[in-house]
Amino acid sequence: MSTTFTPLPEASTADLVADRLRDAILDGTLRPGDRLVETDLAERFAVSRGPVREAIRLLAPEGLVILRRNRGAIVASPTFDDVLEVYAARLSLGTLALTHAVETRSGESSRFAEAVDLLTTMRDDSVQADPQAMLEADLAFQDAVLGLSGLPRISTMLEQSARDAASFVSLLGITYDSTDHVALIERHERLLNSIAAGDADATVAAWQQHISATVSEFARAYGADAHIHDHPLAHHVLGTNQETP
Amino acid sequence: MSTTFTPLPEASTADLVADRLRDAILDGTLRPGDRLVETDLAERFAVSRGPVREAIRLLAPEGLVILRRNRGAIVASPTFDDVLEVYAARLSLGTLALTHAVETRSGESSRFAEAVDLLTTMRDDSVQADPQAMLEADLAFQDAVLGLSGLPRISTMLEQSARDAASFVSLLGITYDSTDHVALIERHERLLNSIAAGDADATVAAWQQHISATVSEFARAYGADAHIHDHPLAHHVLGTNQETP
DNA sequence: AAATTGCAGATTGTTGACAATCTAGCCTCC
DNA sequence: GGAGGCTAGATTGTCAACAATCTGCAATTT
Repeated sequence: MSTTFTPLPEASTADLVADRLRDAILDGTLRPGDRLVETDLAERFAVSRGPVREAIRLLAPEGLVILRRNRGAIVASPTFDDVLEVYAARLSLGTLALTHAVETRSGESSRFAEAVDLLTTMRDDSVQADPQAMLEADLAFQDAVLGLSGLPRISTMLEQSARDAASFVSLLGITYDSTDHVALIERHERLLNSIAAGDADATVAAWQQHISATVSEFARAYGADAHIHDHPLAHHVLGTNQETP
Repeated sequence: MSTTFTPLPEASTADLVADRLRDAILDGTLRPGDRLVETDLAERFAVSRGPVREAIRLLAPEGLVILRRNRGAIVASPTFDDVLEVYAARLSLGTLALTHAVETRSGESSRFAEAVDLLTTMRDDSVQADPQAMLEADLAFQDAVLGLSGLPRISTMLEQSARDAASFVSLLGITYDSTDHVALIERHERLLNSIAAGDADATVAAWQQHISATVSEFARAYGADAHIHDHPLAHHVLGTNQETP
């Protein structure tokens, strides 16, 4: 395998602790409003408070926890407005990234094959049976596709927004298995095909439709379906591609 | 004054150290590639390594320093591609924010007056004589205007990109006083007026023109003027509003 | 002489202890 | 009876010492 002599992961203790905490927040072990007490966590992970403290401060800019001076950190409680904002940003930056990807013909790169592989993963029955795995595969696919742009800073922003999205799924108590997997995979296929075809307009349209469908899903699960259209941002993220019944 | 009973600043030691370091990087005291040695800095600021370490890690996600595991931190060295990427994101998200601001009639809010004040600051001769002060006033104005959207997350992203822009100015060795202050202030006035008038199209156009002019300025200072149009992103950030001679 | 190995100094990573701050409950005093 | 002050416990903020790692140079080998 070509992965044998790949650069070492080299995660610091703080990184490892941050990973554990992130997982705990994203799988619902830690719930919004829960306190993160440095002493407790240090004892549980069998490390000192230093790395734990660093890990918590690593999660703060990711939006997963809120720091309050001299009062410790709590798990964030995002609102539906946050969802709309993040997806509005995601729509906007994603359109930029995908347009750039198509224009530079990134559809021919080896990284394109990676995205195809990740989509195959999502088709796997055992993955579909596990909401957590499905969520991870979905976001990995989106990161891969958007990463085709070859724009490191914008890709980083988009990966950040993907993490935000992941946190919303669990923090807002949305179960991923309620999603229509077939429709999701179909949207992803459409995205890949239009990139491969070098059709910028179709790619952007596919992306807009994906965002729109995802936000609709959120709105339904969140129970805000009725008055979502009142929100000024809603018309941006839902666009004109709504799957009207 | 309404600012008298505003929440206290409450900056931790780490925050204060981070502020000093940020200033040092932005005013050129620390140059790209310079090492940030925890021991040295701790001694200079007369604190222990803990807060210094935390401060350095605070600057990393801001893009000002690069962390290398077990090898300390160095001041970042952004490339011209970074400039284009950041401004492409800024164009994209700013358009979103401003559209939203106009649609929700934020032009009538008290925060609008704040932006007007900041523009007045920029007209001050003593400010214009100080490149550092001028840069700060410019970015404060832009943050204020974009903050009119009332979208906290997107505003945060835009403030981040403004800090990126500020770091480019100094890290790339661009002197802010070479800018045509009159043209800059005029662009800002156009932006404010179109927001006040509630004209979304004019606002977006003014923003695009501002980004385009700024990037052109960067390109000129950076000496990449000749082949900038070859870059696939350039056509996005420069748009069709170029001030052609 | 070129390449490799081993060492010494410098620097980061981690730890446990101490100081400062906050929270909540009780008490006092009007 | 309620407002304000006080105290105890818990928790975060800071520090200095120790351990692990890296860098550059010199010694060694071929």
